[in-house]
Amino acid sequence: MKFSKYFIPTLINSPSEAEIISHKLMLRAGMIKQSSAGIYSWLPIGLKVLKKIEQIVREEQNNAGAIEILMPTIQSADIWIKSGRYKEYGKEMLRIQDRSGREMLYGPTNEELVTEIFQAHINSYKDLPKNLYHIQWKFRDEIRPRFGVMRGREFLMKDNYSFDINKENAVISYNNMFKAYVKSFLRMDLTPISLRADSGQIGGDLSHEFQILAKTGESTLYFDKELESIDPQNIDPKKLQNYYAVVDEMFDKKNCPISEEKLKISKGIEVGHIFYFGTKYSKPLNAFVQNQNGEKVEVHMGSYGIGISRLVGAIIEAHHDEKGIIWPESVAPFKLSLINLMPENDECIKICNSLYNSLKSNDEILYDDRIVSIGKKLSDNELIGIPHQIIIGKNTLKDKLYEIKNRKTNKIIKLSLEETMNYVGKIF
RNA sequence: CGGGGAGUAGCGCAGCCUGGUAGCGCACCUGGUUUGGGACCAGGGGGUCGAAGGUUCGAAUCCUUUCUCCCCGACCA
Repeated sequence: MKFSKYFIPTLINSPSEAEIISHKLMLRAGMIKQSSAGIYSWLPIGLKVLKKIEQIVREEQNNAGAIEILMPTIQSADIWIKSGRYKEYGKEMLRIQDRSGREMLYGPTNEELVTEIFQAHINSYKDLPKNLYHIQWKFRDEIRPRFGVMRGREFLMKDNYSFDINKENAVISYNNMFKAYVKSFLRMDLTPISLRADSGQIGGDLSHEFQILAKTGESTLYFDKELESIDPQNIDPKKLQNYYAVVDEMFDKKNCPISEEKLKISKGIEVGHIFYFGTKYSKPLNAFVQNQNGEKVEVHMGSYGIGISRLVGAIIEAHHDEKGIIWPESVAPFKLSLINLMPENDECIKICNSLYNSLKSNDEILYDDRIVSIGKKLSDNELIGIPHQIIIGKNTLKDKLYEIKNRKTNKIIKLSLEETMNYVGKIF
């Protein structure tokens, strides 16, 4: 993609609406535009990152055997009245009426809808277990939206719902998702810490929340150091669940079960939450199956959420420096940027064009061909945070070597054309 | 919802106290000079001063109402 033809409206000053670092950087890097409190438009590179996160989550859901569907954003109030949550949910739920005065709502979550789908089509224990997920926009009319996309009112969430014949099997589904969650976050270069949690409004008796470590996180976590070094090849949910990990309100120095050397204190941001809640929704919404004896039994359910749009902010909180964002490769809007420092020099143009033409087919390269000052160009690229940069300028004209800079380490290496192509091949 | 703050050009801000018809930096446009760290010179365009009402000869400025946004708290992916 040629920068000059694209749309990345970077800013020097961050708008006064932003307070925290990820919000400021997202505005400055031209990723989002606020529409109203807690509601955002996603501009091109913001959208690209959002889609990449979504895709990682999707792949790990599919790997874990979950099946993708898509439920609507607008729901009828009926099923919420049935489940009893229409009253319970309060002002957080955005309630609307259609033209004939029917009560509708913008879905804050989907337990009722998915249960309805399930009960309409699944009747036998032979069809279990089932695990359905979707990635859809939700709306919760938060008392106070804040922190940019980290706590928006409209937000993109992956939520899924497991259905099992009994509690024992439901716990297997639960642990299976637990594992998928850890894997998903590790793929985004995040350090997930799983904590036993309250199940809150969703209800139920088994629940974990997933926080990722970030210096600027909202909550303070106390946990066993070993949680920081999970081997992605070898994730054992039960083992991970046994490590000590609590939020600060729960921490009690006297009764802490692990030694001080093992204990680590760090800030975290919640990005996922999983629940087992048994028959809480299957009962009122008639989600039964017949078991082997021909008896009707209520299915045992779990639900699992990941805040996709929140993760965009959370990843920035975990990966940035004073110059801007440092994207992990797996979610970067582009993996490589080709920076022409002399965009009006024929020879430089020739070198860049030839490199760009041989690489542009994969959509992971941003070619900064803009005619702007060198300082502006370099600082914009740092702000946007693309992990690898090839910098072409007068040095290249002199020695025919290509400078490759790593955004994270700031290290620059000089390579021949052949070595450069080799290097780039490995990135893609 | 309780407490605090802010709305003046695309962004960041000054002007308001003490009323006289709007200014600065960046960005933008034109021309020129520059070219390895957010360039320089010259010229230029852009504002219902959040909205409504009131006071006044005259309101960005004073008064009233209202809308929006931000921060702290309870809530949450």
